[in-house]
Amino acid sequence: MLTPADRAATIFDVARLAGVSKSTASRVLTGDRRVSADAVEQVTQAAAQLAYVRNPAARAMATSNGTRIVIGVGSPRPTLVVDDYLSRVVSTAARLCAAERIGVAVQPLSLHNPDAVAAFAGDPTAHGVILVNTTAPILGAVDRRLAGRVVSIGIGSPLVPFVDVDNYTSALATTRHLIESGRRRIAMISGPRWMQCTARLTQAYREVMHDAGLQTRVVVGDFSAESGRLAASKVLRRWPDVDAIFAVCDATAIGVMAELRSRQIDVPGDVAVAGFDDIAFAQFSGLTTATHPVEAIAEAATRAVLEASTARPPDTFFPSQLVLRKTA
Amino acid sequence: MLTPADRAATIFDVARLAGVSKSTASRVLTGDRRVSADAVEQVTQAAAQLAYVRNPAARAMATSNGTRIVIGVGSPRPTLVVDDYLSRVVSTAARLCAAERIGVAVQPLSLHNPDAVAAFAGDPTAHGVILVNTTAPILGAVDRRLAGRVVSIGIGSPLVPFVDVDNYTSALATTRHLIESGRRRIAMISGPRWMQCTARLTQAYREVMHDAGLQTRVVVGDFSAESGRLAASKVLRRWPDVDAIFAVCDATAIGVMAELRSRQIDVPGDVAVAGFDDIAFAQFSGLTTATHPVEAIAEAATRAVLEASTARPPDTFFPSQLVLRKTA
DNA sequence: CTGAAAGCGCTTACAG
DNA sequence: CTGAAAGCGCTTACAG
Repeated sequence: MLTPADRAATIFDVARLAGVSKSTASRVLTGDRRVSADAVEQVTQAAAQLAYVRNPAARAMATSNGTRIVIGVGSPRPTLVVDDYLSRVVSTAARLCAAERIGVAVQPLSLHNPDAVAAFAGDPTAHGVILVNTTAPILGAVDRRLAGRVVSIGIGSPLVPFVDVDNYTSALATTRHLIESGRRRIAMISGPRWMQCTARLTQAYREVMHDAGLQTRVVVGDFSAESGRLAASKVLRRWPDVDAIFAVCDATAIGVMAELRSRQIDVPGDVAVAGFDDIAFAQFSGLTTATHPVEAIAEAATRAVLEASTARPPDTFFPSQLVLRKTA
Repeated sequence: MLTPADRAATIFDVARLAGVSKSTASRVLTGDRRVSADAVEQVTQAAAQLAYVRNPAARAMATSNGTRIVIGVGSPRPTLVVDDYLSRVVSTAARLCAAERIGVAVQPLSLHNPDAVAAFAGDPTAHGVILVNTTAPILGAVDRRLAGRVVSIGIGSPLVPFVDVDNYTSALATTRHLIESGRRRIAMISGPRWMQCTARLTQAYREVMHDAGLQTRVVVGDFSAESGRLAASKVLRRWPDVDAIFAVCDATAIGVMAELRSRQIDVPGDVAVAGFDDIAFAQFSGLTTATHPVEAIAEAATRAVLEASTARPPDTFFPSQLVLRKTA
């Protein structure tokens, strides 16, 4: 037994077993190329034999580069509301970080006071940053020392690469589908105005409607089911002849359906309903929607930050597929 | 300016401003009582003035006590399935850890090979451990060096305190409610056999049924909506005269309702349906269920681990309230 | 009650 | 290409 069973192997154990110095072992382990092939061989083998895993706290100390990935969440209120979407992002990141012995923390980011973002840069405990629901002011406050270890789920900037779902295309497809299936008085329930994707989705809807010579009708929601109920009431009051409602989020669409049901309005007979996200319950509600590969997106963002390469990773849009079910 | 704006204050900065040594500053900051009232005063003020936050990586190095809270999840398969429930636990923990600059990681724990649990103890990068969906073998493998910084959501052990929802009581209440509202041929869809809460819930159901002189009918599910569909089919095949189905999870109950609907069986006219969890969509499905304060439970578990007191925190059951809606 | 010093496990200029 | 040494920011016996 080279190391006591109750103590994890350190780089010193690896170096000794490999017959090299700590420095050389470290170089091999960090991927430094100024090492002999022989050293690489020995150290790699020793590390495997001892099931060596780097201690990220020690590494953080040496590099002034922390042990946490901070998920900074743009939020209009100071207290963070963790919704289903964010939960999926966070737990995907936490799952991927486990192997690296790195942790994940979640922090709200005020939309109007981007100081908190600036602070990330000087925070020696942050290994990297994933921005969610971000805005231009927040992006503008990102310190350039964060370059290579910051990524955004949503909009990016010259400094911050992004990964997102291509919901612009799916919004085009959904709106077209509604028109092609005979709907003409189609309302959209959008997300909050401050969210960057709201403009993009509303834009897609407007384009298709204008091309078809149809009138646009937009009501603002907040992605919650409750806001779907409210928005549906508002739509019915303003445009009683509405024959389709496109909500940019399944939860909202489910609220819409609950409201329509309570008024004995038949779906899709009287009013068609479409959502976005394809959450588990969309299937059980027969909801027509479009896919949102949240886990894949979160995984891409996490890997980009974990790898922290100096080369800027490419901006990526994940495709979203229209899923036709019963409601539209 | 005592510290450059671009560098976070260290304990050295605090000590200097307070006019004491690093040692004394550290003692004040760690709550060591062998310090003068004067020192406490000075250091506390200096720390506040500099907005000092401890660097957990450095602390981890010094104490051999990590920077991550590991959420160990009992799992029959090696790849971890992160469901909604687990996501809520993880993101609650990640939110609470942010202030302490600590991160959260998620790791699957094999039910049959508890070595991974034992490894936690020797892992100098784990600040503490939260066990989820745990089993007796896993609990048995918890090293005593983890005492005071391990907690279980679910069953506990002499070494591991627990926090859980009192679903035994709510299962009694749900079953009684079904009987009181005239149902007699009540089936239960339970969770997987290996889950500790399954026995507890089945037990509650059996007790009430026996007391009422009624026959019990149990089918095993896995908490998913899909398993609800399957289980409903099975129930209808084995007991075509069933007049109520109690699923121990809302997602499963929603699957049950989808299956009943597809067979034109009226809910609650022909068959009453009850769930458990009170998830957001339960409300929009009119589902009768019982509350499950997941965030409160996760918060209690996280705080217990974060505080890492040597005194064992009390075992806690959070109450679950019956919520009567339309389906039962 | 207090401070100087050692040490936690790494990385990385520096000198060879 | 390699090793000895310094240093990252803390905590904690140790000696006073």
